[in-house]
Amino acid sequence: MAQKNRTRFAILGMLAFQPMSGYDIKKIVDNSIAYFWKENYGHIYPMLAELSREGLIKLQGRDRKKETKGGPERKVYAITEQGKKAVKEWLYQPHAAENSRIELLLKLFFGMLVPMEISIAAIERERDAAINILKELKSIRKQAHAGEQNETSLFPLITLSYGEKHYKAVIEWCEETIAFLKKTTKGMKK
Amino acid sequence: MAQKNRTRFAILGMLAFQPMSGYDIKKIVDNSIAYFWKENYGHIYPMLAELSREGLIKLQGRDRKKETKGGPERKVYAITEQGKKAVKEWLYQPHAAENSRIELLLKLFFGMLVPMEISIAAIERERDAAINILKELKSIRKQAHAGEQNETSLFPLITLSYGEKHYKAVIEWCEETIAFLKKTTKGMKK
DNA sequence: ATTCACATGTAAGCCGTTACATGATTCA
DNA sequence: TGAATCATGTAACGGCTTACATGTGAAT
Repeated sequence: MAQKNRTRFAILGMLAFQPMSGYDIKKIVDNSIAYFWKENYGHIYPMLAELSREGLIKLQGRDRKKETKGGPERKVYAITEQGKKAVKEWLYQPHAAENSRIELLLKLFFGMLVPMEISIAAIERERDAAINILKELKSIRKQAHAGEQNETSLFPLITLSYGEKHYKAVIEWCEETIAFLKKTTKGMKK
Repeated sequence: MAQKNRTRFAILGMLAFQPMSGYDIKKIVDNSIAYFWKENYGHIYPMLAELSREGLIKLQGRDRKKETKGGPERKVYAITEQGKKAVKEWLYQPHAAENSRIELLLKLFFGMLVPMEISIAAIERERDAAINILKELKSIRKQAHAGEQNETSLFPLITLSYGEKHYKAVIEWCEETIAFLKKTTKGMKK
C-alpha cells in the first residue's frame, strides 16, 4: 500500500498561500516551519513536476526577481482549483499517529553500556541545540508580530507556540536529568 | 551515502540487556519505548540475519517457552563481543539532529483553508491521544518501581521522564490552543 | 579572481512500512 | 470448530535523503 507522501501536501499548502517556485518553497519551509518540518530539493522538484502533470498545480510563468543574483529563471507555480480541493480533503482527514524515533532517548536507554559522562554530554548537546532553536523561534515570533494580523497569520502562531512549549520542556528535562545523573554518579563514587 | 540505519543499533542494544528472539525484541520495544521508538518485524528479522552474518550477534539456540501456545521454535540471539563494541561505538557518537515531521502542525499551519472546527477537532484528538499515552507511561513507571533498582534501570527511567514531560507539555499546549481558537472564533462571529 | 546566492534538476539507494505466507497449539 | 497467540519470515514498494551536475551574475 502507498505510504503517506506528505511532501505533496506540504507543497500544495504552501502554494495555497501564494504562487511560488520550488526554491521559494524550500526557503519558506526552512525559515518558518523547520522546527517541525523539513523538505529538500531532491524531493520538491520531482514533486512539482508530478503535481503539475496531475493538474493540481500549474506553471504560472518564468521570471527572475529584481534583486536576484543570476541563475536560471524561476519557475513559478500556482495551485489550481483541483489542487485546493486535494489539500482541503487531506486537511479534513485525521492523521495517523506519528511514529517518531528519538535517537537521543534510544541512546540513553542503553546508557548502561557507556560511561555516565557520555550520556551526560549527549544531553548537554541536546539542551544547547534546544536553546538555539528557541532563540530562532523568538525571532520568528518577532517577525510575525511585525507583520499584519489576520486569520491566516493566526495558524502559524499556534504552531510557533507548540515549538516554544516543546523546546522549553526539553530544556527543562535536560537540566533536571543532567542534575539527576550527576548526583547519582557522585553517590556511586562515594 | 548510506543513511542511518538505527534499527541495527536498537536491536544490538536490546540484545545487550539479554539474549532474545526477534519476537521478544518487538515486544520489548512495544511495551517499553514505543512512545519514542517503533520497530516492525519486516525490518527486525532481516536485520537479525544481517547482524548474524556480520558476526555482531549469534544464534544462541532454538527453544520454546513453557507458557507458549505453539508456533515455530524461537530463535534466540545473543550479542557478541564484536557486537558490543559496535553498539558502544555508536553510543559514543553524537547523533545528528532529528528531522522530525509533525503532521498535526503542518495541517494547522494551513488551517486557514478549512473551517476552524476542523482544526480544533484535530487538536482535540491529539490531546486525547496524549492523555492515553500518559496513562500508559504511568503504568510503565509503576512496573519500573516494582522491579529492582540498579544502574541499568536508571536509564529507562530518564527516558520515561522525557515522555512524561513531553506529553504533559503537549496536553497543555492543546488545551491552551483550543481555548484560544474558540475565543477567536467567537470574536469573529460577533 | 573568487566566493556567494540564485535556481533547477537527476540518480542512486537506503530505510522503513505494509501486506502476504505459514503453521502449531491452546482455550472457549 | 474457530479464534487468539506464538513465531518467523519474504516481497514489494514508496518516501526521503544524499550526492552530483550545471550555470549565471553580483559583490568583495
